[in-house]
Amino acid sequence: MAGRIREQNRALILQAAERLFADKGFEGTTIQAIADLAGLPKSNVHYYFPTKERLYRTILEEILQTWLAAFGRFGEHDDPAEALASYVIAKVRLSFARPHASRIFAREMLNGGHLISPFLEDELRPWVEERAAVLRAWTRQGRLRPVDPHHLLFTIWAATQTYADFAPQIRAIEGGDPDAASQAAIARSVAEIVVRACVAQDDPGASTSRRGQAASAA
Amino acid sequence: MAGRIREQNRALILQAAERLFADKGFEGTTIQAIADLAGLPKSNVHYYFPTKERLYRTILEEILQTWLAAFGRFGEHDDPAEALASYVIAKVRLSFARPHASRIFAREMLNGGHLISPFLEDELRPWVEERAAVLRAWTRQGRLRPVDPHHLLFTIWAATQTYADFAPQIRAIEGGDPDAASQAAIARSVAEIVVRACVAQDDPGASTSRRGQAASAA
DNA sequence: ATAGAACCTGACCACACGGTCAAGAATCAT
DNA sequence: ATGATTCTTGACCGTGTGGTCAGGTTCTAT
Repeated sequence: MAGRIREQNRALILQAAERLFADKGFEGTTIQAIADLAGLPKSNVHYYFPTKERLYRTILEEILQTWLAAFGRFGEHDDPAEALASYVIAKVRLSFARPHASRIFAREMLNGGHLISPFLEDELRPWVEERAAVLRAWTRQGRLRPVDPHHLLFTIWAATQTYADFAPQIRAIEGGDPDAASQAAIARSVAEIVVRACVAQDDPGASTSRRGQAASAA
Repeated sequence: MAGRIREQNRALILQAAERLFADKGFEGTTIQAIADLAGLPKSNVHYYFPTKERLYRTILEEILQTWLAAFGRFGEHDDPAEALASYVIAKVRLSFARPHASRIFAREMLNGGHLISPFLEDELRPWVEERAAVLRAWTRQGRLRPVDPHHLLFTIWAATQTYADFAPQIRAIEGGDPDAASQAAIARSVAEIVVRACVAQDDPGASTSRRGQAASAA
């Protein structure tokens, strides 16, 4: 059973640290607090992660991997409405499923993005260029309204992540945290806004009835 | 000329502190760093602002006032497309004009919103309810598609603030910081997305013209 | 059973931080 | 001019932090 204790304690620490880093940021989080939340003495945290920075970077790496996996890879021959809607819905789901991860990512951006700029350059940017090409192709085919692809993607990212990053704002307006049903409704609602914003009304290649399910919201 | 030195040094400190709080957060910013950036000795900072928290709160108060002023107050009898477009454009402008303020606000949200929850409850929420009523009225009049007003507003806020809060992401994708012309284009582009998303097309059922619906930018 | 590896942890350290203070310099009111 | 007020600042302090370490305990392979 080599490494079982190791794995378990590492997981415990990572879990506690992710939450605290998300809640209070890197500087606002103390090793002591992580240790307390994980139910371990402080020295034990240092046994598994020699420095606070190493611990933080470990968490950040994992988050970037998750982000990348959720990007989705819609192509030129997909149906625009369907592809965009499912992308938006996947992103909203991720926001609700891993709010801590989203907020750590957001903090990294606010801090200037120095730690993630390799990720942005090497992973995100190529992905964006590929997707932008798809969007432009759709527009050429008359299936998408002429919209700046970059700004559309920025808007989608922003609109979906806001439910994790700005949760207190949502809570104050909606009067509480959304339950599972509300989360699904939110996903549909945002997807609908995006689709309506840019998918051509008389899309020649797609069945318009498929969009009909994204109906009104309460 | 009583208080001239006072006002000048206070302004110097506030300016330096706003930038550092935006860049590194409350915990990540030291009084020493603020003093250095302001060109004053540390003790002098404490002379004008007894504690770090007081300094921070002073800055936060001002930011909330600015936010509130920029909210805009469109009403039931305004033109939906024009009202929404000009609101979006004003918000994008504010993001570019005061990126530090936007990021401090964003950090406050990420931190759980404890310091601003009175603002959210007493100022933001009533504003949202009024605006939601206007949006619903527009929908009843057939001038707006049926869209959840809350989610529409969340999307607008998120889409506009992302240009300040996630600047490194924009920089990585666009290949640099947007100049004045790009900023205007961004404002128009986002406004267009929003307007298209929710403003009713002239005649439902008839073939819609795919072009020429660009929002009127101020 | 036993050697060795992996794991645990209380005590400790250097240091940077927010904040204090008292003594001096500049400014102001009269 | 002069006393009062405001402003300036270097030296200092208590505290909390990230990180170290040595000595101990538990596990594992043979």
